[in-house]
Amino acid sequence: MTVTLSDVAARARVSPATVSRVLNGNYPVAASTRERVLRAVDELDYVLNGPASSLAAATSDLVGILVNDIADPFFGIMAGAAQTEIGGQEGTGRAGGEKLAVVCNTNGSPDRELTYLTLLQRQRAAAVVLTGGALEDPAHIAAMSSKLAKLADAGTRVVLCGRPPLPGSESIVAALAFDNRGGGRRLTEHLLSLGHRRIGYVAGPTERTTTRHRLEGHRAALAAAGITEDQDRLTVHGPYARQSGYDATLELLRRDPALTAIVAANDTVALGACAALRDQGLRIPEDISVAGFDDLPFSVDAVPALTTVRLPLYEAGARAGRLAMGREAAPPGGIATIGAELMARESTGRPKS
Amino acid sequence: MTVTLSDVAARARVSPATVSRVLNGNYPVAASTRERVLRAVDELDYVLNGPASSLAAATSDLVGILVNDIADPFFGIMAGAAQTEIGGQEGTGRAGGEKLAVVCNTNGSPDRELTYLTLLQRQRAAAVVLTGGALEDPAHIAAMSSKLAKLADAGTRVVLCGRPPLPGSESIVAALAFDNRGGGRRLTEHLLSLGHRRIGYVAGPTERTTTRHRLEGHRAALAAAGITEDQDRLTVHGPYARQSGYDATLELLRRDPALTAIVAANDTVALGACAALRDQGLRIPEDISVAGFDDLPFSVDAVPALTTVRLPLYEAGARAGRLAMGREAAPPGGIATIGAELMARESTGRPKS
DNA sequence: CTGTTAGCGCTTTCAT
DNA sequence: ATGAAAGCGCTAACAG
Repeated sequence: MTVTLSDVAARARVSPATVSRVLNGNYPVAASTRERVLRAVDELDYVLNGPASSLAAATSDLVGILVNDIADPFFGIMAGAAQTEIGGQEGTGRAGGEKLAVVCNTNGSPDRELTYLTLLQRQRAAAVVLTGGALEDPAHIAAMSSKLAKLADAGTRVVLCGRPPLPGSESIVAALAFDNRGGGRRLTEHLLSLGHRRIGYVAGPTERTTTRHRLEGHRAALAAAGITEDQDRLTVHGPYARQSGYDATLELLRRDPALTAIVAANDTVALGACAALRDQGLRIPEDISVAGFDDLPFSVDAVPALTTVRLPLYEAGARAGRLAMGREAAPPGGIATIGAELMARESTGRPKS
Repeated sequence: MTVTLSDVAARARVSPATVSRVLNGNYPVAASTRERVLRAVDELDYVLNGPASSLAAATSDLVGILVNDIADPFFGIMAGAAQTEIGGQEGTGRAGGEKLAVVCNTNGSPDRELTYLTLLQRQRAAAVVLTGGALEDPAHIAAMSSKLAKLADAGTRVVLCGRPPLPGSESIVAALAFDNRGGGRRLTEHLLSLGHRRIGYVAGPTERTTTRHRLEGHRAALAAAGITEDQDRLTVHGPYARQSGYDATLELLRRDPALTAIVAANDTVALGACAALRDQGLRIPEDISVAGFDDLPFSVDAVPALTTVRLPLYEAGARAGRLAMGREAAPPGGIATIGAELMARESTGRPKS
């Protein structure tokens, strides 16, 4: 029933090998022959059998992009950029040589992360891009390292985007890490320079690299200003979600009603924090300042516009895509740190004297 | 170098056929044998060769989910729900029988939509879920219909989510369509009941079903209230993006400075509209009302909270996932319309007398 | 530049 | 309940 390569070959009066060659375009073929083959392909409406060719060639054109939360633009922007860079090349309707860039949503679950990796390994994926912060649980780190090593051994190119390199895993192509620590530090320095001294911190989930680095930057800035006591009491952890920002803010206010500023783990959490403060009748920034992280598109439209730290998500995703395709040289040592820029806007101001 | 099925068979002292049977769990195998095989699999750290098994079995465990814009939570929420429903089943680390649910970002490009479909067809995908509004260009509709018919013929289950059924394509499993027309109508009725008569409309891109249906609902409500003139002048089209909302709002104000309300194609566009109005020194809703569509998570946190139309994105995505897996019966006629609920909040109010 | 010939690793009748 | 054997449709040497 279904058309195969030899059907095309028969119709074009050539051998199957020749058809394969024109389809893969990786071998010299006479123009007239190629012409004839292409015509036969169109006439027969032939579609290559992916599994068969992957089996024979021992590689596939699948590229996986793993994200922690596909409903979060933080990941959507990176994944979209990577996908455009990987799959958005030409425009031939016939789809030749195209990579199939796909995104897989782990939902922040370490198990699903591993499962997806196995599934991609099973498909003999050409490359894998891991985005976003990693879990710091030792057992999971070990499992990931070994899994990534196996993928690399099997010829899959592994790229990390927005995630620090794993210890021991030297098999990866490259790691693009965001300067979360530096960004966090500059953000809190901004608050300190405005005169704030009692700052609440709504942190992300524990055991995540992103969470830890941002918090470390925050604490470093405080320590440099001689503020060290009570910091654990002024920190509340929670998921990277709006509701978490709302609840944590209420809790922080309960712990210290004299807070003059709240720093959130990311912009989404900051929005929840703002909502909680408004519900408490507090004005931003007159009564209390708020800051986020990431500079997602909606942050500039928040009221008041959110002070935050900009991460070049699109650029990072695109670069990760090129690295995955081997279309760009890996940075020295395989590791690049991507800068984070402070965006001071209206949600932060001087504390009430 | 790489471990194959027969390596496992040898180690477990059974035939390759038996190993295949325990791995696929679709055939009776003695408990003790299965035990032995599984142990060998673990000891050898064996990973099934996907292409090989897909070739032999003529089906793969790949399920594709197509979205127009992966950075937009509208799609992220639906895709995430579908993916969870499809791939998030068990938790066995060994990954048996698991489907690989992946999302593909078309970027709103009809060409890429078709290309992705071809790529999935090539992989012999088990199912395909198409989300979001469709392009209404006749040539593209024809190409899509024929492509989907071919996919269905090849055994791929096709499900539409948030998109009306294509004419002629009866091969699909099911279509879940949002009641964009009804939602649009109720939203404008709400504005009319508040007393608005001069309403600007920032529409989505032309030739998209979503755009057309929402606009039709809007116009229907106006017509029912006897307001018919000038409507084309009070409508501006643009992409589903924040910037488009900003620019279109300025343009509408230019065309009719006496506007008392602006309805946006979706929440993201509405946010852009709000920004433009604020920049013009207009207060919302005292000077002018604004409404969106979709009720994305950030809409309730906007200031003022956005009046909009809620679409049950998560539920729809999850249902599409179940339909794609054949785990839920298709609705009668293969088509289900999903309700849209008006969420009246603070961004709309009575017009200035 | 093109044809021939072996497999790639798995699933699946068909036997037993 | 298990084994033997025949492909699935394609690519990749190797010849020519």
